[in-house]
Amino acid sequence: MNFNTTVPIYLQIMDRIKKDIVTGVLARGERIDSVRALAAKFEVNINTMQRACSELERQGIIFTQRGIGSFVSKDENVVAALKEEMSAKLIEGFVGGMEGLGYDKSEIFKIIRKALAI
Amino acid sequence: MNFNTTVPIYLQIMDRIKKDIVTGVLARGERIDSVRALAAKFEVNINTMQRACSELERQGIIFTQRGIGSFVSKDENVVAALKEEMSAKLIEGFVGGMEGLGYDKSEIFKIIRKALAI
DNA sequence: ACTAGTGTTATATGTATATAGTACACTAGT
DNA sequence: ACTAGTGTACTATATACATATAACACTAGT
Repeated sequence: MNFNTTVPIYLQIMDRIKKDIVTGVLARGERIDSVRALAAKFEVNINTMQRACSELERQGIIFTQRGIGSFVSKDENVVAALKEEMSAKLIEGFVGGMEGLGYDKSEIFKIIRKALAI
Repeated sequence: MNFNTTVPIYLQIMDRIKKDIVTGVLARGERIDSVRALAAKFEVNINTMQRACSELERQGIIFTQRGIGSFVSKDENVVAALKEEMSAKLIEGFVGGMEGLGYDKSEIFKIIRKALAI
């Protein structure tokens, strides 16, 4: 995985795992790879991976059982809320950013329509 | 100015100044506030502000004259390219992010239309 | 009991960022 | 010449992040 140098790696990994949960790559209640395996997969130190996991647990997105492993939350509301929250953040960042550049809503609409080729 | 804790302050200040240039708040060739004044305005250390400025100069967006001050580039192509680059980055981040959440182009279109209330 | 595989914690090191404080180099106005 | 206001550079300190390395705590299977 390619990491952006300006944002902490553990946050980028969290984002990636959240996406996998939202898109169903990781199903509700499913066991995720061990911290050590994930650290190897993302080519990252165990401590960094551990930080990403404990932060995901703190946010209620995964839960862990010592000696056993970590699992995606079984709560479907958590997954739905996660998707909603992440898309809302993307929309706000995009619209707010474009407005900050001086585009009004109708211009933004035209630009995004062109970009999507619809 | 409120700073995001996850991204370096000097980058956020650079972004703010770029936006001011793109939107014409800072005109081509116009003199910008001194490093010390900007540091006070953004409530940031002089060294941090200096870093933002020297980086902006490195990118050709402003130029400085020792003992006199810093000025927005006079090149209109620079400003136009800056706007293009910044909006392209926003679009790519938004569309890429939404696709990463599992939305296809037509869904993204519907969502953004609703968000823009058009 | 033992072992392998889990999560978890701790110490030490290096780098990037932000700060405080000081000093230097240059320019314009007096 | 002097002074005030520019940009610029340096040292030192503190914090966050990422790494290497080691150890501890718990669980399941043998």
